Amino acid sequence: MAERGRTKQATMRDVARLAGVSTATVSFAINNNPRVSPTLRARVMAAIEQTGYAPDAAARTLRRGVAPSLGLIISDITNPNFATIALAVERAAQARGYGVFICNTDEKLEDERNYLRLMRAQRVAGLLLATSGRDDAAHAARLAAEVAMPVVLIDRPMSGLDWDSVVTDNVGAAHAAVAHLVALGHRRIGYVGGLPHLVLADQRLEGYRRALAEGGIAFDPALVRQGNYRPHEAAASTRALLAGADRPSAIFGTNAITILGVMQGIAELGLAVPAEISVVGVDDVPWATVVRPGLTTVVQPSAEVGALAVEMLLDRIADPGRPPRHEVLPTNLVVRGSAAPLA
Amino acid sequence: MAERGRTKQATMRDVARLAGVSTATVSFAINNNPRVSPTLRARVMAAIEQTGYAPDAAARTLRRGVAPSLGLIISDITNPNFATIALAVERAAQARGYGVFICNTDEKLEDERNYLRLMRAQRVAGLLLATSGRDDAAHAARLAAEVAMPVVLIDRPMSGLDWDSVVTDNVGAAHAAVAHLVALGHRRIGYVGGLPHLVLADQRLEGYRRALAEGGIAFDPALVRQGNYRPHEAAASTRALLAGADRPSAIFGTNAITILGVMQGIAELGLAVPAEISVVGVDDVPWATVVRPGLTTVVQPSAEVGALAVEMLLDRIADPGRPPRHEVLPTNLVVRGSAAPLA
DNA sequence: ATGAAAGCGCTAACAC
DNA sequence: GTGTTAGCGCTTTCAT
Repeated sequence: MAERGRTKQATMRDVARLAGVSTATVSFAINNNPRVSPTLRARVMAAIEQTGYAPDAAARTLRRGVAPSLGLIISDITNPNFATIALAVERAAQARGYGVFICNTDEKLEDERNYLRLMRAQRVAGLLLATSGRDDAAHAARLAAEVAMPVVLIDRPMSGLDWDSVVTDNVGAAHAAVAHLVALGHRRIGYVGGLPHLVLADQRLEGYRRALAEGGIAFDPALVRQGNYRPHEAAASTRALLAGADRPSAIFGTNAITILGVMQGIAELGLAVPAEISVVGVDDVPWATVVRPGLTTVVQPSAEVGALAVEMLLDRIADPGRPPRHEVLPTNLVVRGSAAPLA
Repeated sequence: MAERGRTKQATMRDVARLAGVSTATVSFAINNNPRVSPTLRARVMAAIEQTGYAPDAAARTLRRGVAPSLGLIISDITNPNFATIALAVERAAQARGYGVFICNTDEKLEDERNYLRLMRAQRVAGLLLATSGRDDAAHAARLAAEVAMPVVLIDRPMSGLDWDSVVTDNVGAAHAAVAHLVALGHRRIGYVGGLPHLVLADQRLEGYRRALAEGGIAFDPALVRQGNYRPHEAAASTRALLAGADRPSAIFGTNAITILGVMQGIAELGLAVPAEISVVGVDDVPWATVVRPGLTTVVQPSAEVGALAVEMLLDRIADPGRPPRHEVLPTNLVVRGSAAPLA
């Protein structure tokens, strides 16, 4: 019974013929041009209804030079932070008539470059970009050359590029987490972070150092571990930190992936949280309330990042000359109990 | 310094002019048509390199009638099962030169319908669809009418539609989980499920009943709770199940979202797992190894579902007349300790 | 207030 | 082996 192939679509000419008007009139009617009289418009709309006509996006794109779609370039959609951003992006775009191409670079610069090319070929109206490149002049220059269209940087800032950006307050997030631990009396606080070459990493480390300094605690590089976005590696880092002689009494894990690894590492060692080790994480990890006591985390406003970024991108598309905006959204410390006063 | 607007792209005519050939030759060269000599092809390629030319997808789509892109229609990308599917889909599609439009329906049939329209307008080459509709004739008929292009059903089967499909063995998954509990001596086993109108739900309930029957245990409807895909509701169901007089000694949570709610509900009641209540879940939830003891789950091959679905969709696109394939991928019980022998 | 027609960039049938 | 050209479906200028 079911059709499995492609059904031929009605075109504007079919509609025009049926309504007894020209294709120009159909076009103007569709695009709400006031030049068509209400009577005619009604006739056109009826014909559209009857034929099941839907405008061909390709033809429209060819004519207008730009497609009704946006590109979302991230490293990995299974990262909950990116998934939440993606959901918000897609819903906001959909509401404004745009489709969203999703691109997972897996942190590979070459993949990112390929996607930029692909998005250019697709004539997408604009790009939401969480770049995997390091924050240096060379990468900035290459990006500027390769992007060549409206773009909003999301989640991961690039200091050398004066483009619109929407990021969370990374310094503030790390500061809040670590200050919380310091206030509880902790003085040796381990830091388990993600990819060290991202600005984001510098910023979170900066927040960590600042909170330590405010507590009169000397920075000890031996307590800092950074690595890739794999729980396994974060677990290994955690075990290493906790195996040392002068082991930390608390650990800060700087994102959803690393905090997962941190908790796994602690579980493997059989240590009790928070009795033997206090923990603070980042991100609204779904399982925060499943572990007992609940995981204290600094929550990023991922959905807001996505929604705001779409707004800003559409503004940029509408007016390429407007001055760039840089939005830094605040984070929120949610205290649940995985960090306790130092005994 | 940075360009914020759109840079004009080189067209095929620019390339042709520079190479001193016709646009036809450029086109044939690009599409690897053997009629262009190696020498000429090299000249064309050089010109392409020099101009930075990239084919305009819109023009190509208009001409060919179909875009180099696929639509992925799911309910919610933040569901880890869908996120993993989406990642695999996107990577597989990208490798074959296709972009992927991501569509989150939030389980709303109207949104699903709008997306079908949008995908049709975009002239996507095909669709990967996890429909939110119930498995009845009315929905099947409507889908058949609205889709009108190559499609592969993923994750959620529809019995009335003889389309290609890739799903996991839902009966087997539930059976494995519950049989595991029965083997441990449990006889009152709670069932906390998701959306009851999906075939998927029927199948998992079927697996549950079958495992009970094999253990000689009567089915008790009072032990079955189904609801939406929200952890909060699953937590409430769990508390209700455990508040009853003849409370279950074990609970089966049928997906990543509900098992999260189940664990939250248990945490709220302060019950010890598995000493006071045994638990088995579904899906490769990242936090399975964080809770102690680890969460025993039936793991779905989500990435395989996504990758295989892309393969099948491209096969379908290449040959619309081929007989439909129905793939049911096996699941895998991973025993970690959240289910223990009944004391 | 409406229609005719050019042209967006590409493909492929046809001509040489 | 290579060039010429019509036309995919739409938007929009220009003419009426």
